[in-house]
Amino acid sequence: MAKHKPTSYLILGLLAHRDWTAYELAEQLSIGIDSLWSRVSRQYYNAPKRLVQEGWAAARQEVIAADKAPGAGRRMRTVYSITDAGRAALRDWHGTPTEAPMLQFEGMIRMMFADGATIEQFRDNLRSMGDQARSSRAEFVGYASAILANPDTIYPERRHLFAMANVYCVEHFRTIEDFAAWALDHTEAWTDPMAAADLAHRPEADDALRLAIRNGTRGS
Amino acid sequence: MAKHKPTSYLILGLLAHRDWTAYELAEQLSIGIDSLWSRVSRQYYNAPKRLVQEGWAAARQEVIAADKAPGAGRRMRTVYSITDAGRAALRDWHGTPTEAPMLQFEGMIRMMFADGATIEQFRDNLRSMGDQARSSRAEFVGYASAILANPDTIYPERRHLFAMANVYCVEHFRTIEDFAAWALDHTEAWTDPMAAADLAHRPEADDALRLAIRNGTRGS
DNA sequence: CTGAGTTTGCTGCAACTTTCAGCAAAGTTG
DNA sequence: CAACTTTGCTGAAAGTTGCAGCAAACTCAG
Repeated sequence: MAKHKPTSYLILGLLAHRDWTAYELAEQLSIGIDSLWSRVSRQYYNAPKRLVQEGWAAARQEVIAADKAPGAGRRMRTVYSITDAGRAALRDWHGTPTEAPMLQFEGMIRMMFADGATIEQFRDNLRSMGDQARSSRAEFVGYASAILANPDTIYPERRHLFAMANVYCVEHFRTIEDFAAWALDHTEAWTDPMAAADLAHRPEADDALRLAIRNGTRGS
Repeated sequence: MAKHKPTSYLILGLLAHRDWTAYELAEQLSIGIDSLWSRVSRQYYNAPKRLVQEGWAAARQEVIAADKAPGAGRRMRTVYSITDAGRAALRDWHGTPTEAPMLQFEGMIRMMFADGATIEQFRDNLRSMGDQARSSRAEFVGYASAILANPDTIYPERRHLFAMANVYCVEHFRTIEDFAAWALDHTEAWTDPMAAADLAHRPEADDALRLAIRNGTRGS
């Protein structure tokens, strides 16, 4: 059995609070948390099975809760619960070194390898970068308002921690928006992403580098 | 053959400029670009093979360049070059919709699921978040200085684009540093990440939520 | 000038993850 | 009560990761 990844601990973290069905786990993990640790939903069914193999969780088959059941003989579903070994694993995890955050930013790759793109495509890419970020930011503001308005949200005892993560997510998307706006402005005069032979000496390149150095050393 | 991912186009983007050996590709992709599109080095050997299968690149075996060779009979290596189909694929890519950026931030997950962590572990996590970000930021400032100082860096014709990506990377890591500093400060009075029964109504939770909303709606 | 370590340039393989189609039971709606 | 939607998953193929390992070339001390 290979070393466990954060997905495992994320699920253990949820199970530490209460039992969940596989479907509920898949649902929970694909909203909100998915901005900080995203996996496709298929994985949310694979991962708990590995926890069971490892002895960190137990699975049982159950019919849907009787209080919610209008008829008899409801279909079965899998319910997971954490074991003592699972709780120990979760504690151990907090003692191990953390991986550095990893970003996968296709838009930025497109920008860097804009050979063969038209200037319209180049600008569209920057615009859609900004738009995506704006709507993600709005989503997190929405979560924050909802949690603030209703103190008894789904994980009341983790509210203070989720609130902090929310602060980061808002800033993260804000940074992307600001970059996209700056980049559109900065490249306003360009007629082609790679046009002139002397592009290497475009003043904008040096301006950007100086900005990076200035911002990067500000306050340190 | 499944839909190609950015890794393929990233390699095509490099090949559009000149031929590369598999080893050189692996080297290039693992420095700098790796902050925006990270894959393990093994993948840098798998991916070009798929490009060849697809007809987007051609592979040939070559001995090391004669001008660099002190002796005869040097070992073979694989050299990739782009095909016309590859150039067309690269152009097509710029016309397709871009995926939203994806972040995988283990440190933030640890923060959210801090049940079972001690307050020291909780703070260490925030501190190492900040430290990692600080050193990554310094690395990008170093790149920027190097490119600024030496105008004939490895891709002179893409200098203006790399400079812009550098601006973003610096801001990204800065955002993480700022968050870590804020979070350490914000949680200064805590004695346990989950201690009191009334944590749900900790004033800090509401403060953070209001901050998220204020920051998230600022300027919009 | 030799042999011991280092760098170059990869490959093999097992485990994990993604992609995508699909299916059957329960619930909902016209 | 038939048709559609939602719930609650599974199968299978392909892509990715992580790690070990290997052989040719190079480099440097003795």
